Amino acid sequence: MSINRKLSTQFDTIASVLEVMGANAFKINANRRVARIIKEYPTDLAEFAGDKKGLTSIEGIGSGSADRILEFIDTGQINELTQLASEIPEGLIDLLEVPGLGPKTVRRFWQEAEVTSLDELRKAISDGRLESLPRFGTKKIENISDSLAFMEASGDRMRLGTALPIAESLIETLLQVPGTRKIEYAGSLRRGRETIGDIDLLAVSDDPDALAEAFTTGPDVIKILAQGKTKCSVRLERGVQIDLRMIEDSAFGAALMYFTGSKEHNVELRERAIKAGQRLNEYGLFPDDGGEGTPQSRGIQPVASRTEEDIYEALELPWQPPELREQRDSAEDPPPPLVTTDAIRAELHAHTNASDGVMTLRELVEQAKSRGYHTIAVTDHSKSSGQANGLSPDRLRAHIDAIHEINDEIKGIRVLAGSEVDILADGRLDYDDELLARLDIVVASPHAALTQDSKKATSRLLAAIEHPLVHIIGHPTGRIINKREGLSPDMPRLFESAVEHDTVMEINANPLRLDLRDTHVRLAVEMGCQIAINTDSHRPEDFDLLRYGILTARRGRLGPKQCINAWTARKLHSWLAGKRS
DNA sequence: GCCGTTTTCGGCCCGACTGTTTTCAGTCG
Repeated sequence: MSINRKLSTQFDTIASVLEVMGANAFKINANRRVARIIKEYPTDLAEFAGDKKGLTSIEGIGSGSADRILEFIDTGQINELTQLASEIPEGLIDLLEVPGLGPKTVRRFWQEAEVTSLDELRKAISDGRLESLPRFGTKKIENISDSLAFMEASGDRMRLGTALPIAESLIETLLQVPGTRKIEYAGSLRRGRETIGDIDLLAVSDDPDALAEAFTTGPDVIKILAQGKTKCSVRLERGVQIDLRMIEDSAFGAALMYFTGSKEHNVELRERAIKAGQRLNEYGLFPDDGGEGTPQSRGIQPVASRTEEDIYEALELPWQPPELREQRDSAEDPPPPLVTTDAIRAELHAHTNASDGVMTLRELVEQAKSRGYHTIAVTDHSKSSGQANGLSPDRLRAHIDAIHEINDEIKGIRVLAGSEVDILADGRLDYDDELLARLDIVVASPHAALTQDSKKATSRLLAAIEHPLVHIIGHPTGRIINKREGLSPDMPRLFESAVEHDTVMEINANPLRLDLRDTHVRLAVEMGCQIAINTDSHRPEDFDLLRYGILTARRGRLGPKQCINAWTARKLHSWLAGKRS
């Protein structure tokens, strides 16, 4: 396994410690940058052992960082970090994770209120210790308290985008174990929820003992929580819990259904079975003979058990896609047609290295073309997103020319000149109308002022939706899962206005965002709003994030007709142009 | 800490927002 992730964390921690200690901001930034470069570096940095020159040839990594990377490759640690870490209490770094708490505040908490951990912070809030600090009013303390509650509420579930690759990689490894016939993931992961509590795997194997052995002795396992004949449970690094259940192939469908849930969906199905004089459990759907004990233990043959489809059919119900097996969905409703990754033919929100992407314009277009798309929109950041190297009006004009040129040059795909233009706090857009009118597509997104109240957020977003030159509202709430709540506008009002003004709402497929979220999508779909599913790609591999957006869309019952990325080129281009006439 | 070259030091993004203040400090992107 690559050392990049661990190494990246080390540099991030160095930056955090320096931050709390009040070091030079540029030095802190440089360390953060190195951390990011390492995290995103495509190959294992361990390959640079002894090659300082190679390391420093990477932009952003200088002599000092190269030395520390080499030290880490050699010894597995960075001495400077060990030294730095001894200067401050360990728990302070956690405090930096609290939204709204920065290094200055954390330092003051430490030195003036003896707060050195999240627990201490909670105590300090309740015993009023913080109120005696200058410049700390009730509002501020209340905000911190809310942030803490938010962290606690969402902190122990991992994001879909973390869980799914872990599950897939583990399945791939375990399928190599001799005797293993199949493994699938179930649970909330299969339902595509935005966060996952633990990962459930179901396996069929001719040699369950060997599979269990391989599972519990995997390289990332830090604790075995359970190890039995049919179920093993382990904890991996980073607090991930994984359950492996070994079952008979003949009962695979029943087990998959049972462990996919949701609990509410299972209850509904079981009640239905009872009414029909049957019993449903994880081993199958059985005729209920009124006898004691489980039907399978008494040798009763199931009516259905091998596949999910068999069981739904036996219950006289339509098969339900896992994404729709939530409390708010009825098992009796035939599922609507749902959008699929294969249906997506256009990416309408992507960045190049003109702003904060890593792809050149050409690389972006080629990447989109290789995915079989008929359209790619180039939507770099606007000027107010200074952090993201947003384009000044002059740079945007030149960028538009470059995009038109490449559109003429590269055949087989339409390249749209666009912008991801900031929706400023008061609802104004970041470029004037004359410039916006020159663009083929305008994605308007909120990036700053993401804590403003609901009323302001609503009028802010309404202003963008109603703007005649805006096509799509990008990541409408600006939330970051487990990290930032984002805006809470009046969604029904937004969707109503979006329908009226023919403006499209985005599902940002980045698993950190998934914004709109599933519940919003469902509402938007019901209200007749058109939806875009965009990856917001900054790197070539970001195009693969599409599947998270698709899962979210499907949970919101979005079909291909209402998803503009699934439209034909003719229909899409005609709609885009229509907003300009 | 990194970079660039008008090169071995000086510059590195900075405006918007919030909560607190009464002119500003801290956080965020």
